[in-house]
Amino acid sequence: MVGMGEVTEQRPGERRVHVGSVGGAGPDADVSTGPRWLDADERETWLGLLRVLAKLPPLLDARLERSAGLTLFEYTVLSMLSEQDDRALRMSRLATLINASPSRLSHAARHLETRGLLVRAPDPDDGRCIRAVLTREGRDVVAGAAPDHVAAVRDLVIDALSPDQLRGLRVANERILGRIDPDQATRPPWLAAPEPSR
Amino acid sequence: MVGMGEVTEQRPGERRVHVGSVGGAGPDADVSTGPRWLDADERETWLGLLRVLAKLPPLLDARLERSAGLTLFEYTVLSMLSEQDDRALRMSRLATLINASPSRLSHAARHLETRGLLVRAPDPDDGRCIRAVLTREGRDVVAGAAPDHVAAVRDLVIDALSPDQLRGLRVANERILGRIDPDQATRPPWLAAPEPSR
DNA sequence: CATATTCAATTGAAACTTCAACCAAAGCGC
DNA sequence: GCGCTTTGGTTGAAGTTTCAATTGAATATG
Repeated sequence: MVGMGEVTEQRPGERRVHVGSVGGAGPDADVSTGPRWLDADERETWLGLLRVLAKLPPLLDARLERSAGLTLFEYTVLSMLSEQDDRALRMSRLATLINASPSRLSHAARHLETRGLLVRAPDPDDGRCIRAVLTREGRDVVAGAAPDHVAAVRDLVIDALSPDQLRGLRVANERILGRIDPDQATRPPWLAAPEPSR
Repeated sequence: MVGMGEVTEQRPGERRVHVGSVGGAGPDADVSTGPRWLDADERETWLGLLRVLAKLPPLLDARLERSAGLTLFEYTVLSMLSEQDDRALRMSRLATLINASPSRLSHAARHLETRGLLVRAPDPDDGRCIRAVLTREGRDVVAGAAPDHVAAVRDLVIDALSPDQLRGLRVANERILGRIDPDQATRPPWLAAPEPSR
């Protein structure tokens, strides 16, 4: 899908352009401004990534919702809190850690708060900040959800790959992240990996 | 994020569970029913994939919207149509090709139709089906959007990887897809790859 | 032939996400 | 202290996506 564009040989009289499809601008492509289209391998790689992007999250979402009544996003919130020593995080920090917009997190937090899974309290150190704190119920819920979720991740991703393939995936993703998120703000410092990329 | 769960050694009196956090399940983990938690490498791999999943589509979306006034999803629809010899596809086929629900495609098609980028007509061969057909304007729009989009994909993904890394990503995604989408329904037959996986 | 089932596609409502506007507390210059 | 800007967070509205229900056509069944 998402044709990476190619131009099929554009014979003199034919004028077939096939936009999304393969061909670029014909034999005279990218003389100066022409973009470099994707070749067949690159295209397949890209389409594969798109397919994973499209299919994986909904699957995990559905499984979580069924087994624990939680969205993948909600689970992520609770899980991230549960990993903190004091089971609390400032909203802004939490948002960056889980790649969420402040707004999205705020809405979700309100929802989770009404369900009693977390509470929000002003931060004593900085009146602007608000600390989200996991409640006991929240801890129990995420603890109950975790095994099944981990099993799903293992089932769909980790165990599908050999150690080499796993490494390949990790390296590729790290390289990509270097492009799309150069400062790696989302990367929690408490796991600053030894730079295995490149 | 999304703690993969681990149980920190649960000493008799302490009862600290640390659901999402890293730690392995302590020495006594998964004796029988216990799930196999992710080790540090697996966890980093998984979190990396999640970060890519969270960041890449919005970036491409934003760039496309700015440069061409199209959503990534809309672009995908138009692009897929443009790759067909007759610039047309049945709605249901189109939906599976681009990993969309029929409903989502239907809403988007209505939108695109009002903008004059495609038209829908009943399929002569099967009265139940409807063919979406790219208009000339639609072709022009997607043709105009393609170069910049391809450049973005190249910039953020393809060119970030060495040939080996590219191959690694492709293989990993294909293996994962084998799990999450066993019958590969989304894979267009006109590109049945020679099974490079495994 | 009548009826039932399945399939293609649409529709409207509910849920979610994004976006822009907003408020309050901090920090800064004076 | 008094303005001004920045930062943290919330809110409501607008736009998307999903979900369940519906329509109509084709196919199967009696």
